[in-house]
Amino acid sequence: MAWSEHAFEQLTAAGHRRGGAREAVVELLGGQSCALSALEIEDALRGGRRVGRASVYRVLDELVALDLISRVDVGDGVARYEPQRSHHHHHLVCDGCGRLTPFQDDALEQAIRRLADRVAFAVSDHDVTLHGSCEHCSTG
Amino acid sequence: MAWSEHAFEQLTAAGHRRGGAREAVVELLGGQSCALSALEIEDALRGGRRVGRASVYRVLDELVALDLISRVDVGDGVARYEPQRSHHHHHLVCDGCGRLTPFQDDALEQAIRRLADRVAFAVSDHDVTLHGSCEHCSTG
DNA sequence: CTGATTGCAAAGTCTTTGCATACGA
DNA sequence: TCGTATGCAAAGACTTTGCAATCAG
Repeated sequence: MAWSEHAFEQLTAAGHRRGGAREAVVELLGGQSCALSALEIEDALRGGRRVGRASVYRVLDELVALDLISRVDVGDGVARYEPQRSHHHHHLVCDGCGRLTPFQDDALEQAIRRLADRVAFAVSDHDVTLHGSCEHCSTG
Repeated sequence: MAWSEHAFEQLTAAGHRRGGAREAVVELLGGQSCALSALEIEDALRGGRRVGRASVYRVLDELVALDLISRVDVGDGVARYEPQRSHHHHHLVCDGCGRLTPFQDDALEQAIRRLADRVAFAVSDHDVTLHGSCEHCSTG
């Protein structure tokens, strides 16, 4: 099942109606492969159904609360959000141009899983961010 | 050698003078074991040599540029900074109370080192954040 | 002496809140 | 119909910038 379908179900189950802003944001996120900031979402929706900034933030909050998206913070002071899927990824951040590149690594996930079992802490989620220079910025 | 000594040397080498604000911030950071936000630093310095908010941010910028501290972003919208030491740590963040707990894990570091060698990207730094509930917040 | 450094206050971003209107069920 | 959802504008939180006074070398 597509992520956005699942999201709508969960939203309904949580007692939320399917208003225009909610629908637009969920559908946009469902079509993304990497993280978007609230402002990027607002911009992306400028063409279609125009959604107010406050609504974008409100919808994102609901989705985070229902664990349907996760918030990613790569250190540039902007919060980004992406659908929570089974095989999740992490991010390479180019400190030169700011671009995000997703990656997956099973060894890393395993190390984190083991670590999570060992700490006195109920771990529910994790983030890994690698900083550096992308090919383009290293050369230039 | 203590981190703060090293930091002062690097700052001097980079052509910076040893002004009051710079000195106060570096010494405070040198005595910390975990990350502090700019506002926490300003507060901590309220007792001794009072340092302006802008100066705190400016000093932090310089230290980040010289790679003497690293910026940590755990997803609450506040930037935190901590001395860059040889055996660095990462953070557990309690989403309930917001408290940070440092941890170290060699298997994790190794997985990241291997990954860094594999990607088309010059990796210079990395961050790992585990989210969840601390013992206190899980019970309450 | 001379330019770097500092603090204050103002300006900027990103995010949240208040409130009246519009809309979904 | 009734309460949720929405958009706008105002308020907030954190960070950066402009500028005159101060300080280090």
